Amino acid sequence: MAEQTSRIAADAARSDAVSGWQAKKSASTRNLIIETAVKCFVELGYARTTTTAISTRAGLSRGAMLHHFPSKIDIVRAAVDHLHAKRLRAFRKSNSKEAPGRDHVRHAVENYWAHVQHPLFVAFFELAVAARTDKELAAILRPAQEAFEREWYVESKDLFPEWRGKGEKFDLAFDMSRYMLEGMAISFLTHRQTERDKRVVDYLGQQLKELAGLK
Amino acid sequence: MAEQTSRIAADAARSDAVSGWQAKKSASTRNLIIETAVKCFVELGYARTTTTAISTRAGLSRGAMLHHFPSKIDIVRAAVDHLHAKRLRAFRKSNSKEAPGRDHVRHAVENYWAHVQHPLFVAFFELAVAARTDKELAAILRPAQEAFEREWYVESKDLFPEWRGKGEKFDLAFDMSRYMLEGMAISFLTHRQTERDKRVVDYLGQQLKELAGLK
DNA sequence: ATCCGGTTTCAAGCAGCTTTGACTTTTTTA
DNA sequence: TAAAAAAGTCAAAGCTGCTTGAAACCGGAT
Repeated sequence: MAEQTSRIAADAARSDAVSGWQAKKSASTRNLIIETAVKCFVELGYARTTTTAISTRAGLSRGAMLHHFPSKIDIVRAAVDHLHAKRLRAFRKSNSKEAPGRDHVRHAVENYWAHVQHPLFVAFFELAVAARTDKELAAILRPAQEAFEREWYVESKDLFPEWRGKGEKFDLAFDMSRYMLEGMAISFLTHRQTERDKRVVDYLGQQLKELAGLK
Repeated sequence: MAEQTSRIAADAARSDAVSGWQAKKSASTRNLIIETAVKCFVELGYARTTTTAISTRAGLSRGAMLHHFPSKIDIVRAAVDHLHAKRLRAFRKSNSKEAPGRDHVRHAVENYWAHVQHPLFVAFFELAVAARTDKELAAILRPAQEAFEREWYVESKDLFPEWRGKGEKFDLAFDMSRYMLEGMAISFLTHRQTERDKRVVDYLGQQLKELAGLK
């Protein structure tokens, strides 16, 4: 964990402190590799994401890529950090765009519904599934995953003053929404979406409103 | 020990049709291979399930196994059929055990909740995720998946006379339950279950009751 | 300003390993 | 003895990580 944060800091320093030389290009290439890796997770799945596939799609030779990331696991580590940061940023951005007069709850549901259909979520999901049977990956992914969920939960709570003081009800609403939307999204990864499914999202919104009203 | 139980299951299957000692033994070995493959999907994930892993765990040589299934894809095909049949059988069995006086809806929720936590579901889930980025697997899995869902939906509908005549409400209840329970189960594959999560299942039960009452 | 030593970026190839599918040989059964 | 089942052997292909080598680039000295 401490190792993770220091790595994030190092990356940030590398891309921010453009002082002087061509570290700019290096940072840019690193970024290209990481984003290509994420794309591969989405398009090929975790298992089929080989170093060869990444380097080819990034337009680099394998040797060049392995100069920036000595081994495959280093790419995965970087990709996990990248995903974590990007998901969190997307979550905060969507919250900041909140219109004052609009329905808080509905807005949050639609946001998360949009998020779980986004490639960012698909990539994270691929990693999560692979991590179930891959201890090394799990050791990398779990901290990031837990950090995201912790921050997501805390910030969501702050976002809804109307739920304050009824922690248990909030937890219920939070968990229910999460599981339902995730379940739907995952189902749609293999499956086609139908007219019926839209009613489920609507119904979830109604239920949440009702829960908010309950003392 | 695991080998013993699979042999028992194989013995049950071999009583079907075939005559002749060799054919029986062959069928038994086929069954052993299929069930071992399913176990591998659960324990190793689809990607790491190699023919070597299956044959080793089944206690056979690779050559012997490839005598029964000429190639890997043949094993996968057989495993998918096996899973499909077994899931459907489990679903019907749990329904037949229904106590006449008890709460239908509650019972169904608990049944599906138990199902999605069962290795059978994990195996199918592994395949479904892999199929997203594996066309060949998808071509095998999709028909079985769709058949299961169709039969599951139809039989569930028959199971609840009290919902008859309000198809839309039934669909809503069905979809909501499904996505929520699946979402939770999938979440728990990586995640630990907490006290909070139990309340979600309870709440789902309540909501369904309320939906049943609505005209 | 120009050239040099050292560093960084990128390319290519090699050795080792795993997996797969085909082939050959041995054992078992009818 | 002939057919089926099981075991063992083999080459090809793919992936990983390492090493070698070239090209671009920096700082500094002449």
